[in-house]
Amino acid sequence: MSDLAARARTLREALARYNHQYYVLDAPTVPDAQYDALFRELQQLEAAHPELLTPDSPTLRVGAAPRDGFQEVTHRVPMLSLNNGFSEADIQNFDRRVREGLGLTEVDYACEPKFDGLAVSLLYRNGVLVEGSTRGDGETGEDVTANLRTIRAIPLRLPLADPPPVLEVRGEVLMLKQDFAALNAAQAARGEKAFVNPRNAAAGALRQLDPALTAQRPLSFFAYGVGEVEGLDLPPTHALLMDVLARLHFPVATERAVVRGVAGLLQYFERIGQQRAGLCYDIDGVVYKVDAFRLQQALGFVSRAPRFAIAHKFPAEEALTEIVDIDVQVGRTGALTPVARLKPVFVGGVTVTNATLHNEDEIRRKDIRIGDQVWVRRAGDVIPEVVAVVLAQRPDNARQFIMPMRCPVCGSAVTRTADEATSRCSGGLFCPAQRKQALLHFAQRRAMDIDGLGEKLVDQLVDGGLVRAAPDLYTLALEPLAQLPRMGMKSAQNLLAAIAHSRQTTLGRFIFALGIRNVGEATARDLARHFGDLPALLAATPEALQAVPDVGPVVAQSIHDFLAEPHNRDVIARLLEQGIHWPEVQAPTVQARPLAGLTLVLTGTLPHLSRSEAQVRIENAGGKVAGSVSKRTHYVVAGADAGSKLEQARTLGIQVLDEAQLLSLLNQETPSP
DNA sequence: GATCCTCGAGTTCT
DNA sequence: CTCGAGGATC
Repeated sequence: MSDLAARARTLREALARYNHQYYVLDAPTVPDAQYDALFRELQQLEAAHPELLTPDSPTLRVGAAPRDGFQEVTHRVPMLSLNNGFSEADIQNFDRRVREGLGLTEVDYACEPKFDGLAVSLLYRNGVLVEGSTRGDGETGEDVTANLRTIRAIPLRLPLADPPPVLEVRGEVLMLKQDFAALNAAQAARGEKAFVNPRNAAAGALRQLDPALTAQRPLSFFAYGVGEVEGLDLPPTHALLMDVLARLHFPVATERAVVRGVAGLLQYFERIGQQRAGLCYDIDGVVYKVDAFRLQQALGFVSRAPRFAIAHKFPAEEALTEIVDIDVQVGRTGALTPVARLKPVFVGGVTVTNATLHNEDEIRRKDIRIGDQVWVRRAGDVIPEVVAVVLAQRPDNARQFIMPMRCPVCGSAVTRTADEATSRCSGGLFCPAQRKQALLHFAQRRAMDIDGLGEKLVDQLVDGGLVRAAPDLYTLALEPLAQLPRMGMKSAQNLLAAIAHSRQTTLGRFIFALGIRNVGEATARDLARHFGDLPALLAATPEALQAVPDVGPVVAQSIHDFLAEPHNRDVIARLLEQGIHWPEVQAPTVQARPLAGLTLVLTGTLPHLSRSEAQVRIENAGGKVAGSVSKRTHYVVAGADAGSKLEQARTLGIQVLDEAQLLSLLNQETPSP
């Protein structure tokens, strides 16, 4: 190694050390000026000798070159969400389910504050931070590595002589209250707009395309767990894992604790609630996790959330405001939804002006009238909700809401069946509102994924008579499009490119995009998998449809009715004429589906297949992958370090397979008994 | 017939 | 995110 390389390395190590002392331990050991001098020396060295620049260099913290957009990142271990509890009863139920699931009388829980920030994943390969991503939908997020590198509290290199090949650390990016206040003061001094709350400020900073801008925002990070790990023995409990992360120089919440039983949980909640206002960051509750990883594994998951953890949320903030009016919105299926127009009110970190009232019955039940003073909160801290009316303050001229007899958009009759709470516009696709919603549904990301075709544009296209139904999108010409208001040549070209791009799709997305009542993303995929191609679906009788998993009489009838409608047939035919296509789905013959009707449970780490690969293969073979072992499980597939699921399989006398046996099962020609 | 779980649909704001 | 309904299971 040359002298220069050695010097660069010394500088990097010293800066990393000072950084950790300053930003994580809050105990600087050198004056700022000295830090700055070392930093500049390293910057100059790297500028003169670019080959000395490493991915863990602190100079990257001031921001790399701006980018065009963010790459997608697939999380190899999904980033799950937590179930929420609001009441003592919720927490008691949680504890009861945990105890029953484990067969224990008392359980130890690791508790920590629930940060109100953004979940991110940090991937360290051989001890160096190589990739950082947002949580996204839990399966895939965005690559924000350059932005995360600017956060001083995040180590760029693990302080280990012999780092593990892979360590994925998960945690929350947030802005400390004091930093937020200072940032807003600075914004105000410059005459710029203030941020609404620390969470939004942090979210905005993380999504900057120019990392140099992110670097100017004072972001912090706290770790709360790990994802993928290779070559590192994890301690047996969550609390000990947090200690390990702290030793690796990650900031972790100091308010964490291990408590016993539900009484301990409730005491902890009480204590943190009292400390809340004095904490240096915003929190929206606390998180409880079963402390022992062995027990966590035994409990497993229900759909997208772990059974071994719960978020105990503080009650949502409520605010008083006035119902100025009640409007009616028309949805894709013609559902008429009353929406309260509110006098703008700041609640739960944002200004709320609208709140859904769901349906007539709901309005009657809460006795909401136009002109009333009402309490408003953000349900689950997101969607505004009218909680209650202040009857004592009802003005004399308060008006009751009456569901219109005719659709406010198209004038068709409004109907309501006895068994449904919703009123519907009977206009069908004659109603512009329904046509617009159908188009938005068609274009949405999980359907045909036409980028840029949003509400405003759909309004213009439909109102301007350019588009009546989805097939018209594919015959749009550039000139008339470019003449729309607020639409230039460039945007028009982009839109046409996005539309053209959507021609290549999958059968499942296409079926979902059609907008058949009661057929969402999952059912559309099931239909695609079951029938394999479109003609088979078009020809299916209601009985044949019910053979598809999760399709019963109601859904089957919806599909049949939709496909029997000549207009819908015409739309499908025209879309195909416009060149919409998809790769052929594997023929769903009995031979190709050796696991049809079987339920398997995966446990432990398989030698070659990842868990998700194994799942995809099993599902492609017609099998189901369940989260926990029951007497309905046909096989348990066990790999290395298999946990209690394996034990349970043995107790219940369920056949256990290894990876090789699974593969031979997948390859066999006929269904297994 | 009761209960659990999953999916669909509608919704807000930035 | 939440609600409600449809489907599956016990």
